Amino acid sequence: MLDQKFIRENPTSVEENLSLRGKVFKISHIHELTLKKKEIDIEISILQSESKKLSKLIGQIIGNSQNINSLELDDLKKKGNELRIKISELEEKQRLLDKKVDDEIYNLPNFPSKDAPIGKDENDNVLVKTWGDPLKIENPKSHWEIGEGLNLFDSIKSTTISKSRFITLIGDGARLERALINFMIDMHSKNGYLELMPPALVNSESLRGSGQLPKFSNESFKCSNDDLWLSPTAEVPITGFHRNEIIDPEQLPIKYVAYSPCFRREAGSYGRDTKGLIRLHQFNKVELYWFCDPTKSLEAHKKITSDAESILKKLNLPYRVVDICTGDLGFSSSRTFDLEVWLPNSNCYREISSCSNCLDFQARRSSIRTKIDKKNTYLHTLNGSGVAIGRTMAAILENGQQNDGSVKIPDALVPYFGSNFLKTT
RNA sequence: GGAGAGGUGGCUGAGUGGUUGAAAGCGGCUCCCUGCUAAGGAGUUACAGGAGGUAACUUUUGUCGAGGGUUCGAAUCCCUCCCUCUCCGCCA
Repeated sequence: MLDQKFIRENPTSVEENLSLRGKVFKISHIHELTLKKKEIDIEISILQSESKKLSKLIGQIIGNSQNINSLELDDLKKKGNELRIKISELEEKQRLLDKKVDDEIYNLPNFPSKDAPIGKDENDNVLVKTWGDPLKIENPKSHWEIGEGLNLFDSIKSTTISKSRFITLIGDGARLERALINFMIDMHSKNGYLELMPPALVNSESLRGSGQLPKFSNESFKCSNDDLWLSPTAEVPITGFHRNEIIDPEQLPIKYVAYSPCFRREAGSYGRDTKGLIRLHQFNKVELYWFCDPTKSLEAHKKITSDAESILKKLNLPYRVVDICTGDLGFSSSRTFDLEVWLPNSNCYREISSCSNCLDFQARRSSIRTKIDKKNTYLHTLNGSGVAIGRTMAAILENGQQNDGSVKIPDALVPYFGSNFLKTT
């Protein structure tokens, strides 16, 4: 969420900044609303002060004098009653205004960073670096051919259980999934991250706090009987973990690693990636998250990205890093580096991690602050996949495929998985 | 799910309509005493927001689980919700 005071004072620069996202943002009406709101706030505060003094006076009169002049008292009470009515009328106005402002302001995305490349869509994203050599072989098999062939998962039966875009992992497939989760969490834990295993169901306030609501209610599954949603990413519960807190600056940065299942409706992506492990309604992810001093989030962003990269390096999976352009940035992010892993069958790099600096955008929505020079200040939040498990499995299957139909397991994973190859049994 | 009890400042805990943002104790901070430590003494100490000031600060509002209501005035009375605890039921 953007700062209301900033909107009040700099309406044109707000519009200019947001327009870098490639859409026109008109905020003049929000600007007016916030000004009006301010006026009413001040007015209410003055009347409340009067009313408070009056009540004290009445209390004093009743307490001190034996012979109460009831006429005078009634007069004061009447005056108080009038004040009360005036105040409650203004408060009603204030409530309406608040709601209007909130409706608008919660739908505004974060400002893109000045450092983010300016562009319209993903075609304008900027390559930062590549790591490893993309595997080039004759007729590489897709990971779903390999996976279904080795009986690692079954998509047809999963449709029977649920619907399309769900997967059931079987035998070594399930074991590989667990191995990947453990491997990643262990690595990040050694790197100073504290492990969390958060709830998979989150309430509306948590989704609002991290930016998924109100705008993207279509993209999450909702439980119809409760104010609970299936969490689309661990970013949501982790942000919620510190909602309404003022965190001691000595504790910063707080770094969490969390494994969680993630649930997404994937509305609007009909027909895309219908096969395999790339785009599922339910997938596993290990997430990295920082709560950090607002003056240090730029460095933190580099660090969280390289922490995510270290997983792909250890697994020896070729990848590249892409600087997301202003038009392609996520709602809450001011700057994002995507990690994209090489998939030989698709003959392209696919997103496997997204590392974002949200600055104080989520912190303001969630009211998470720290003390700077004794003043309460919103801190900065950063998140990054470290990394998506299903897509990692896809990458291992495609990059590790051998001529004999087996798949080589990356060395670093062998202690977790228990053998060097996936083979038909 | 049923029945009951409860939610007050950093903590413990008083407070059932009035000058109460809240007694007392613990803790914290400052000073005094003391060679040091312990003990003792004096004072001080909630939080959040707004406005003004470069600032020390001044001023104002809100806050006793949350939100409504009654009242000139609510921690205190009424309603709704949330949470915690105990017992019963159910359950991994």
